[in-house]
Amino acid sequence: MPDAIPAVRPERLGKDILAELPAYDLIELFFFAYRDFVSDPDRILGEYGFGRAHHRVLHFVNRQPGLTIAELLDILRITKQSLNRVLKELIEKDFIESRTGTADRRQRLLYATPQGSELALKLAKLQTRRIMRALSDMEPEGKEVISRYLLRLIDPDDRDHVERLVFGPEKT
Amino acid sequence: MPDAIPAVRPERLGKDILAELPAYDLIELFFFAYRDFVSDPDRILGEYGFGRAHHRVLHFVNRQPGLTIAELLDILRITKQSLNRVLKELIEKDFIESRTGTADRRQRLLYATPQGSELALKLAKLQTRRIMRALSDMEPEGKEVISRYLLRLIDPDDRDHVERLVFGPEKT
DNA sequence: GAGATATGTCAACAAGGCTGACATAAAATG
DNA sequence: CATTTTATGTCAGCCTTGTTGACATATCTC
Repeated sequence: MPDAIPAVRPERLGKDILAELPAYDLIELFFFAYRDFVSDPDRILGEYGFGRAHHRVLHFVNRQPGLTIAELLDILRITKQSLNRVLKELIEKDFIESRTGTADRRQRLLYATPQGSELALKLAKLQTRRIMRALSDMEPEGKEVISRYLLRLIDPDDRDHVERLVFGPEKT
Repeated sequence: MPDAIPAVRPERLGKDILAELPAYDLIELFFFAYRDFVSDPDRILGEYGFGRAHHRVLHFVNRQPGLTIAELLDILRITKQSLNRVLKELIEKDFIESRTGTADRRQRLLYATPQGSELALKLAKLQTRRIMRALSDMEPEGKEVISRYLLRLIDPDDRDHVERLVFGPEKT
């Protein structure tokens, strides 16, 4: 089988040249795509008196029931004061519940309430629609290529952390 | 040649099911990837007393010499008041030059100064490094897959506009 | 019991969005 | 040519979401 012969990877040859020419196309496409991607939930969030910061918090809490404050801070990379402002509102409006930790009673374990879970799902589906629409008409391996690429855009130090977070702990 | 037989596209079969399950993986990877992607230039921008808003303005002006205010507003999707705040600073610090239009003297045509062009290039190269690093070790058609996907994430109404903007007017 | 850790909170500030109102110059139009 | 429309600028104030610094409390660890 010809597959046994390793293919020559062209990126080794052109790397230096390519590194000098800015990848304007991808830079700009990434900007426009993200702009539209995050704008979808805005209208709905507005109805609840929430903003994008609330969305991010609700999303990750819903995805990881029992998330602690420290873990959430690590994901969002904001200060605890910034987090607390939006988190407080989400708790007051009964979208997130904060329980005292059992093993470590200093910790606060965060859970989405039924109402919070519902909103999180609604917003996720909205974004999923755009994601899947863009994926349709692509090769079957398209999704795998995209997610591998996005993962490799992340800082190498964080990559493992994000991978566990997104795909689950897998083999522990 | 077997290629003449059109392949059955699996997305037609699974579409309804997939549409119901949120694509949490891509949603989250997109969030983390963009977070790191825009953070690269931050340190350099800080040295000049600029922020991300300045970066976006400088980038597009540098890419499209002679860009008008209206076109820039259309790209950035912000109000003219917001734009003017950062644009004024970029002009005062001599990174962007504003010339009165020739055909239409009401317009302001924006140009990056040599200093502005240099900064824009520096920032673009920084982001290009990340983009290309993530692209290395990928299939040769990887870049094409990515850019096609990002383009399809954009609102359909804007897609042609963005395409012209990113890849040039092509056949006019 | 002492120190470290997880969280909460107050106060002030900055960046970068927004709205509304109004001004000016130049083009377009009847 | 008078009127209206368009492109831009500007003032004033507000909101969201980020920041720093300081300090408080409860709980865990040693």
